[in-house]
Amino acid sequence: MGLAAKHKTERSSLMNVGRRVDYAVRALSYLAGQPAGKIVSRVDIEEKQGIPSYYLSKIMKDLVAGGLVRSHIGSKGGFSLARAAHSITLKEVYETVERPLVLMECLDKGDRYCSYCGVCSQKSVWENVQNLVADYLGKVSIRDIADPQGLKNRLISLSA
Amino acid sequence: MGLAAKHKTERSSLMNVGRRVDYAVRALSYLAGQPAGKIVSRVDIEEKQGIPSYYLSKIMKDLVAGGLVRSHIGSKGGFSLARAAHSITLKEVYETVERPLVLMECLDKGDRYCSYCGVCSQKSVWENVQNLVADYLGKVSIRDIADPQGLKNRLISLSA
DNA sequence: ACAAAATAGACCTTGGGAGTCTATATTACA
DNA sequence: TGTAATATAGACTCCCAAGGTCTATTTTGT
Repeated sequence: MGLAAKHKTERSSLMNVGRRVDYAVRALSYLAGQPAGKIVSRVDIEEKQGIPSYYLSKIMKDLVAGGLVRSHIGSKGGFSLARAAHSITLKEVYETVERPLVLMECLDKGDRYCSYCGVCSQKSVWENVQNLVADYLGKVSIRDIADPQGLKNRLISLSA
Repeated sequence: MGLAAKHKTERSSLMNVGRRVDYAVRALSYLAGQPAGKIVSRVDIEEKQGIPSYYLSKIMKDLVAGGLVRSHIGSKGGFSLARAAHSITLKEVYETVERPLVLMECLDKGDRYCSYCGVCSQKSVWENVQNLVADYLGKVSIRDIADPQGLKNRLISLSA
């Protein structure tokens, strides 16, 4: 057990957006708020955005692999957006960091998943919900929620 | 280990609607398809709707407690809708059988859950998504997806 | 050379989702 | 009156994904 501040883990449940997405969005909003080309380290993001230390390493890896973020190894290294902030949608972030946005397995796998798929009366309902969500998230970009200062600083400014 | 057919359990994940809801909807659609006042046993529903045996006991308990379903104990007992099918919405079903429809804890608990709530730039996004979903599910009723025959029979008729 | 980074991946913990089964109370009906 | 068929209540298991922590290695700027 090291020195890092332990984070109380609150479990998420069905039909919930998980922490990975939350943290990914926080990281990206922070990057989106920086001057173009500015490189920010993982530790910096974690501190400014109140993310448990180390946790971002896994998330940033996904974001890099997904082409949303560029990484810079070595001293003075860190991360920067790989694309214009307005072109990165929350749907993309979600799917990069979590998985395809699917509300029920059957919507994805059809009757390979559930044999009643063809006669299911509720399938279209969840399909519609899924489309609503996907469409909306596809229209919100990281630029829309850019956060130059980071949550911590903004909280401080607020109480001043 | 008894004689009951074991069900392969597929795990559900974040932003997924769980089995409880699926099964609850199946049960209710079946009840909604019956002649008014008809009483149907748990076992019958499970069989007709392809639900793992016994599993409905827990779900029906919730539906009864929530006032969506009336139960009838004893021989020839079973379940029937407690209200008109058109008045039972999927939102209600979801919340009766699972929990309040909340996409992120902070939307419910505010800064008791996350201290950055007041300065969070993404909060409103999830709030909007949540409202979209809730509004839509609040407009779909069990009558809309009533299933008099049950999935199993409909599958059979189809292949005939 | 040295320090500061990302990268990769191991590792732990926990609780909830899913499923199964049993003991008890209740009721219809022969 | 007795018996079978029910719901009710709740115990119990299994398992894994979500969340979190840490370390060894590689890369690079100064």
